[in-house]
Amino acid sequence: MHRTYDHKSIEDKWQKRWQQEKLYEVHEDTSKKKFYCLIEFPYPSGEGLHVGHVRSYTALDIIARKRRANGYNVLYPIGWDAFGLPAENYAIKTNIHPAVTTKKNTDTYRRQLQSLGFSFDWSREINTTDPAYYKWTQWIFLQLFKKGLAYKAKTLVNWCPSCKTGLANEEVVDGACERCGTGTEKREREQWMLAITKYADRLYDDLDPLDFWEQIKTQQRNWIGRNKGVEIDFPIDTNDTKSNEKITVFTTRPDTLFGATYLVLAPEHPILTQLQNSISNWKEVEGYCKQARAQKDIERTAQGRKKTGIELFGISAENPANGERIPVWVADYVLSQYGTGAIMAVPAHDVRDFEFADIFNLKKIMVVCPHYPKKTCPVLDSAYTGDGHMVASGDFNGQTNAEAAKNITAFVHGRERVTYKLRDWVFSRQRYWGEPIPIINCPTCGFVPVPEEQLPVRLPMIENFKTNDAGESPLAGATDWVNTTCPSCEGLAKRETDTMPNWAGSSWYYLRYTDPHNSNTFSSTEALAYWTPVDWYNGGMEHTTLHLLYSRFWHKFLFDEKQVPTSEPYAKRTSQGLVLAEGGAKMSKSKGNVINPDDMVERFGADTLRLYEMFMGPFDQAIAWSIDNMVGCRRFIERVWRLQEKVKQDAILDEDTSTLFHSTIEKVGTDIEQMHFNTAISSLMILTNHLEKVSSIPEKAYKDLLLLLAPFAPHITEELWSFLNEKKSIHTHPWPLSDVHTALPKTVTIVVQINGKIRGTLLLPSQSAETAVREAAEKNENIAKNLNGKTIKKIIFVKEKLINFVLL
RNA sequence: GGGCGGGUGGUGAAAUUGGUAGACACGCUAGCCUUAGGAGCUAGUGCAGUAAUGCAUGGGAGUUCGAGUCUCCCCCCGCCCACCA
Repeated sequence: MHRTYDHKSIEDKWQKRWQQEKLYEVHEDTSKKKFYCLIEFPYPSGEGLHVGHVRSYTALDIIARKRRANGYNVLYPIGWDAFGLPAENYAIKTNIHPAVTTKKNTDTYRRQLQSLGFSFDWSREINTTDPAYYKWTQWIFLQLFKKGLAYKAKTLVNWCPSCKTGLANEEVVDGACERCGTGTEKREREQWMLAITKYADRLYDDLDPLDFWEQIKTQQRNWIGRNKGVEIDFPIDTNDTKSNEKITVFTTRPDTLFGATYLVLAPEHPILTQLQNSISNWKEVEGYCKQARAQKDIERTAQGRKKTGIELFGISAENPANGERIPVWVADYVLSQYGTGAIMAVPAHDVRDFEFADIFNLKKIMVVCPHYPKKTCPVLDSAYTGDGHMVASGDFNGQTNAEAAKNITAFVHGRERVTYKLRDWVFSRQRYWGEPIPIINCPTCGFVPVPEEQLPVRLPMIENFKTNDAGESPLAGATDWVNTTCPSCEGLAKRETDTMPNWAGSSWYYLRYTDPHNSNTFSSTEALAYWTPVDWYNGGMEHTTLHLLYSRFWHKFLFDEKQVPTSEPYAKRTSQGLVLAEGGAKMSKSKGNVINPDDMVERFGADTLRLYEMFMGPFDQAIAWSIDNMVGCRRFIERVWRLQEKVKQDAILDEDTSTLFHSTIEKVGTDIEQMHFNTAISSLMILTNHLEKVSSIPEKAYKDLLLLLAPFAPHITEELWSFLNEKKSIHTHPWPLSDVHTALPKTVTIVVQINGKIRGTLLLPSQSAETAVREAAEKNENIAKNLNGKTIKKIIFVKEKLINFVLL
């Protein structure tokens, strides 16, 4: 009977068998309730699988396995998000084609993932670089183009001088390129854009009913940055004549209008050139604007940077509230992309304006007074941004600032407006390793979509992967490919050489999983109707504002096009915490502190690694790696292994053990659903510790233990299961049932307190009434001693918990 | 500056509605066993104290019979965003 636990042979054996038996393949089955759980498919980097991947994938693997045991038809798919910069940068260095690198890396990842025993349906494996896949990425782009949601525009884009490519705002971190860390610049370029801002309101409002973790919703809302405010016109006076020009500002504080002592324009504001003849110091102004634009983002937004600006001589604006003439300035602290690119400055009530006014000696007027009632109010030492009552505001004096906001807006004919921080999505990349944008540039017809029957537009094989000096994609060098005929007029034309960003393929991949081999459509109506939406999606917090928002946008578009049956792609979204190196630093190749999952599987086994990653801390928290603690998980499964010697078919469970079993079944089930994996495992350890103390274990009970452990440690439980003459896999067996009554303990410990201090405990039958508990307490020696001669003022009794004697 | 998390033993951490703080695990200590191992078993392990007992959940106040949990003030750490009017 006794066999030693050899993780390597056991894990190899079962992984092969599961594959042969196609244990985890699923098909639509309308007789069963579906459950679609999804992890973010990995980018197959050269470094191989990260232990952070293992944490996320194990968590959903546990949930997938538990839901299968609950009778659900579970889809848990996997694939590769394989377009992207590292493979291309590697190609530039070594001249090895990205397709070759990608093939090699996906093979490594596949082997690694399979060695961990995840219950993926490998028959649905997808790859974003597969033409049969990106055909549909291109197809979706064409639908966006046909609806006017993909357009080409000359915009200031973030430019990385090292990667020689344009970057989305989201790829610029602290003014530097997310990938290589080089400071980015602003460049003007024709770029393909996607009009995500048209969906801003729906992306914002539709979050409410979703089962996303609250922090994820909040982050998306902040990113969309919806803000309600007012547009107000300020007429412009030139020195000579009254012109008809006006400057429109956006403000969220119309109540402070009487305190607006100057206007500020962004250096890019178009009215500057319109008014240049009236601006007497135009040369200096022009110089300032040029300088501001040339600055790198990192310089322009550096923290603690002193504000700069220049006054426009020769023109002034009129405050529409009181008719006063106020100066107009240009300063780079005003952003051209937000609001109207112009602000009314209220130094007394805005921290930035306060700072600016201090530097240039501009007037401050206090109009919202924190104390009431008052006729006047001195300017404070810093900007006052709170609420109060109006002063120095004409007819509006004495009103609360909330009332005044409405009234002043009406008085100056302000227009209510909603603004967003969200910008349209820069969708062009001057890169090779991405999906070609399926557009043909025709000198006579303009931008012509490639006819759908000609999709996919295949990425041609090239030899030089470098962006050329003009900043064009390497595809520009593939002249045979670039030169083509216009589908519309049949004249000579050129293909678009920009490619898509790697967010493209990941914006819809979860749809392809539902029907991955379909060549007529990206997925059949039936498959989509059955599987969508994704029921549970887990991934990194770092993707909350990028990938998650982009894919919600694409999905909503496809919903509007009647291509998908739901308006949201994901019903539930959760996130795992980071896995850090020992000591708490981030894992990185350069620091040499990366833990390779292969080593862990080799030394401890996949089951131990999985358990360890789930046990070591709360799932949503960052966790530092610890080899020492992994040993504890290995010991735990070895103890379960050794318990097999105690299994006797005719053994009978005593009452305590039976109670513990049922409460453990309860706890493990609910803990898994709440992602409290650490406490689920701890309760299994408690059960195991207890079983070590009983003389023999009934086979049925041991099987229940294995069933509870199976989602966490699928291999060892399958092996032990097979020892019990079970022919079918443990992973096809239903989840054990708990009996609520048996789960309730027969006796409970009651705490006895005197004046709130613990003076003893009593072991009493559960459900004992107050009188019985009091009687027992008073018989207790220590309690009696403490109560002796004292008057009881009050008794607090909490059933099943405590009795507290409050003495005078 | 804004948003969101956190702060509990030597360590990772537990703790329904306020009700035995430290479950579970690592480490450590002592003992046992041995085919000497990255093994197993038994007992112990918040701090102080021989003990009774006292003190302990970042700090301070408060509410309560009773606070890790609720309220107020303050300090510190992490992540994300940030001259967004």
